[in-house]
Amino acid sequence: MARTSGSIGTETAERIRSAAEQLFAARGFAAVSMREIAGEVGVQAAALYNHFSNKQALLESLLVTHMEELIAAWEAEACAEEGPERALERFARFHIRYHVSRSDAVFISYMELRNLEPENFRRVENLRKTYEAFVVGILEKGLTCGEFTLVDSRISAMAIIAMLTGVNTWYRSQGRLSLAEIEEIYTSMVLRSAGALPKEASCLAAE
Amino acid sequence: MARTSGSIGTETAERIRSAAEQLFAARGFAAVSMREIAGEVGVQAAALYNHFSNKQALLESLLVTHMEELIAAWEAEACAEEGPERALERFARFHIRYHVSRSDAVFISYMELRNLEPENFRRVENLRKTYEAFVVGILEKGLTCGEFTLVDSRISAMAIIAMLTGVNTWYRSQGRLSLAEIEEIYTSMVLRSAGALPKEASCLAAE
DNA sequence: GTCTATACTCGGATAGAC
DNA sequence: GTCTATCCGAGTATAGAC
Repeated sequence: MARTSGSIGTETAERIRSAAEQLFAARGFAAVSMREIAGEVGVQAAALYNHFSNKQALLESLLVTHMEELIAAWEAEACAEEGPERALERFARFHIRYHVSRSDAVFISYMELRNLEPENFRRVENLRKTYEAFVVGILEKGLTCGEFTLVDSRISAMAIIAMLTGVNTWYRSQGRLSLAEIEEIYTSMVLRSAGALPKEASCLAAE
Repeated sequence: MARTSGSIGTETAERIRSAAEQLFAARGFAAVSMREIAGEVGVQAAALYNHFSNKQALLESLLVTHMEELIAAWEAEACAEEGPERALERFARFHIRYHVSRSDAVFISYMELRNLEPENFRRVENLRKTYEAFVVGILEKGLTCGEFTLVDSRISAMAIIAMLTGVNTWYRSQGRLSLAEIEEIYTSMVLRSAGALPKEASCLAAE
């Protein structure tokens, strides 16, 4: 996804990004050295600088790309004609599935925000707000047409996203419950928290 | 609160803990140096080692004490005779208020878990499980007596805690809404997500 | 585009005087 | 209990050969 800050090789750059993503997620940006990343890729530390101008640019690349891909993925999945309740259900399922499948990138995006230099931080924050606005939009539509009962759509959007993202902190694929079951539980909790009619849980069985 | 790992002075130790808490919260455990902490306290770096055996022990002290105090605070606030719905409401309000008031410690407790050595990690994890068990207990009581509608009390407990803790990521005391208003919104969302009867929102106006 | 070699800075932690 | 001085390892990043 470009953003390689002055370089050419896309092949090696991708391997660097992938190694950095894993290492940053496991031990944190500050605790991981360029030497370590290079070692994982199989090159010398100096070679990384052919692909990313410095460690900060590497982090920025990971966070920006993650947010751009997340937004693009939802835009591809969203369905404009859908009613708010179905839309919120679709979002909840999407968010859980996407976040669980990209847990390293998600983790970094929450944990390493503070290690971004101001300009990079603003860029990522704007992308995050774009994503949050999707939920706000759904909730407001639901408020207008009376399907939801909410005091404040922005607060509720944050609350719902926090709840859904929380799955990542404990989900393990070997766990007690399948992802489908977890999706089901969270979807019903999200819909109820938004004040959607509980009886509408019938349509949950659709997907 | 003890845990000073071989030292005496409680006065200086507390100032070290306080400085470390602020710095770790602002920039992360790995990115903060012992010299920096010492500078904030107004002593030389070597003096820190009279109070904490090393940097790891300092982090452990912060996380363990935070969890112990959190648990003690809830135990002091919980009310055994209360019904599940009122208990869940009380918990939601408590959790938000406590977490907002101790945001640095809360932030560190989530962000720096991975920087704990295995034994310290286990100790903190056990305390965290103890806290989560409070919510599981409330939910199960509510399930038994039919006040709540849930598929899985453990998952729902995690979801509720994640939602509530999320307040810390965006709350600012100068913000658009007062803490009381935020508390109100979250309480109603939590109760609804647990399947409590929406009409019972009447009792929310009590506090 | 990658290598080796290195400049330069800063980290945690300890020794021993006071 | 705090200080000064210091050890030693590790960090990012660059220079220049190939």
